[in-house]
Amino acid sequence: MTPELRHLRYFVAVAEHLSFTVAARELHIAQQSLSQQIAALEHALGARLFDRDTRGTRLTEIGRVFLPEARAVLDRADTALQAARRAVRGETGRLRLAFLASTANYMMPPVVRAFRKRYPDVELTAEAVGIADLVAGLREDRYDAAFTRPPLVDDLETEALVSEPVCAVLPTGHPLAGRAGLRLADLAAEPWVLTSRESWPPWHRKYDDDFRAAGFEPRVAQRADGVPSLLGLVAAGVGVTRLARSAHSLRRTGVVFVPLAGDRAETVVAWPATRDRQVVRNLRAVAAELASSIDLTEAG
Amino acid sequence: MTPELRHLRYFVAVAEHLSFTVAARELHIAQQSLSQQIAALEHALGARLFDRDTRGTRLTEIGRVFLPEARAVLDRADTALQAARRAVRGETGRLRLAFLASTANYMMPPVVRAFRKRYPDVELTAEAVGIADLVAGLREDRYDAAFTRPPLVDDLETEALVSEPVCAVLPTGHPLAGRAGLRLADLAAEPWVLTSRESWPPWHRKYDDDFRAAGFEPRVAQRADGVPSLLGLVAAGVGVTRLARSAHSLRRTGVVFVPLAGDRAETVVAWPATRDRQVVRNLRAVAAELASSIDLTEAG
DNA sequence: GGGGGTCACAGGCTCTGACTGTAACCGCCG
DNA sequence: CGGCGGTTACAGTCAGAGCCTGTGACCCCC
Repeated sequence: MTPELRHLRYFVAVAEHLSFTVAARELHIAQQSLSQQIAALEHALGARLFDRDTRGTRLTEIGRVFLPEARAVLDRADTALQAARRAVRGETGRLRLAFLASTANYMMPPVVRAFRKRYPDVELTAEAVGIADLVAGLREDRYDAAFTRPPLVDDLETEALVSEPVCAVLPTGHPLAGRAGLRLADLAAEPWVLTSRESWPPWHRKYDDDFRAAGFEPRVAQRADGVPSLLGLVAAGVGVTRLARSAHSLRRTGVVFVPLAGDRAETVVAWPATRDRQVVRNLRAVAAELASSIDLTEAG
Repeated sequence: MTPELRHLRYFVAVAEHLSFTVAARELHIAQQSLSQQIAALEHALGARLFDRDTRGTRLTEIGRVFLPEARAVLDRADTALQAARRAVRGETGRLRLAFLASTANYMMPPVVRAFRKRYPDVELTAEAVGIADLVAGLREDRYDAAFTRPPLVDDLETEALVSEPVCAVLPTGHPLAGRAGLRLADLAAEPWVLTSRESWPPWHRKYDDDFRAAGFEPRVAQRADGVPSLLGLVAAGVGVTRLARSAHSLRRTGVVFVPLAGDRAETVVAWPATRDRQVVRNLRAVAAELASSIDLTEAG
């Protein structure tokens, strides 16, 4: 018989109480069973661990040698089980996050701060990336989750976190800049600056649908990728564009944000559909709680 | 079910081979049993440790977290069992030795050296003491074993190691100093120096028997405890005495050792009869081997 | 389509780890 | 000195665990 953890537990209990009867009660087994288990352990070790008689129970010299050893084994086993269980609960391990550049300004700080506070032992990395890198990274297991805007692709799961108004972005002094609100159709005659079609086709398919529904096809004066570039072009008077309201924190001068009626933009958390990881579920919970308690889009 | 070491052993085996079939063969159990045991462990942990299909077996993330932990637990358990087994074999622990002062000069160096070489991890202490301290120390669990001369007392076990001639110790120039050998009766007319009767009554009972058998009662000129004192008094011409031959190494001048016919002194190892300890048995074996391979009494 | 290999399910068997009952021993008290 | 209380160990029993064998499900290859 090779000693098992159970034997060590029984041994330590007897050693601590110096009584089979009391130890058995603590262990919730019959005293006779405990006596047998200790006898088996002694047989396996080839030595008595206790001297016992009707007056009491005492550790032998070998028993005194073995007691700290047994405790150390039990402690180590406990540590191992805890490590596994913490990993199961997503409390340890790593989490590699990507933030779409246009969401990073308002999402990264509060999400990273809140997650680190809640799960201090998870190794978290976060980076702002373009949409193509973001999607490729999720698919190629370089990122575990990402904060981004839909639509994405079918093999990524998403969960909406935040919804915010979409605004027409006009150069300062534009005739429509003073309006409290606009409709997309109001901008039919304007020159437009938009991202390149190749930057993320699913978005452009949606843009096409939106413009069609508004009854016009935008005259694209110039294309540029990245929100800061678009804002710069608008400020320069090259054209108008359409962005989520939170983008207003990326440029302070030369542009005016006017809400577009009925148009809202979502920020979502995305993750690969094929990998179900607790640490990602934990992230989603933290992000959802965050989103429900403060207006993340105002925090940028 | 709380995981046992068996489960960890099974898990590590599968993780190392990435095959239930191969691991089962190594563990000498059926593959189906191994599959069940791993399933039980996964249930206990609440997570899959392996992804497996007909193409092969791979560790999951949780499995990767748990593998080094499981190995550490098994290693710690191994260390604990080894520690216990080494203690059982008397390879660790402590050994407190006493040497009767008159045997220390020739017994202590070789015995201590040999024992430490054979059992480097036993904490050995050794001290030269008088007979009363030696016996009291054995009885009061201050010494584990001792090297001494008989007779002792009934509650101490002894084992003879060495036998050597007993010699008449005469002052240089004594008329009998040139003899090759003497009988005790030859010294009937001499003044004697002996140890005090209280120093160790069992010895003096033996001395009384010896003198009676030789047909005289010694005229004790002076009593002193300790072999060096007796040698000094003999050298001073106060009287003669009788000592084991090995005592000759304790004083170089002023005394002559002449063998006494038919008289021999034993050196024994002694230990308490009530405590049977492997480390003491090991000591006895080392001492007996030493005694059989060299003349310890000449080594002084 | 058949063969080979892997892991999991199903059913069965042996033995273990628990149970209860009680024996053996010791100390204490009347 | 006998009875009582308390402790540990022995004895007999039983449910379930850990192993077994047989085989299913699935995949890959020829």
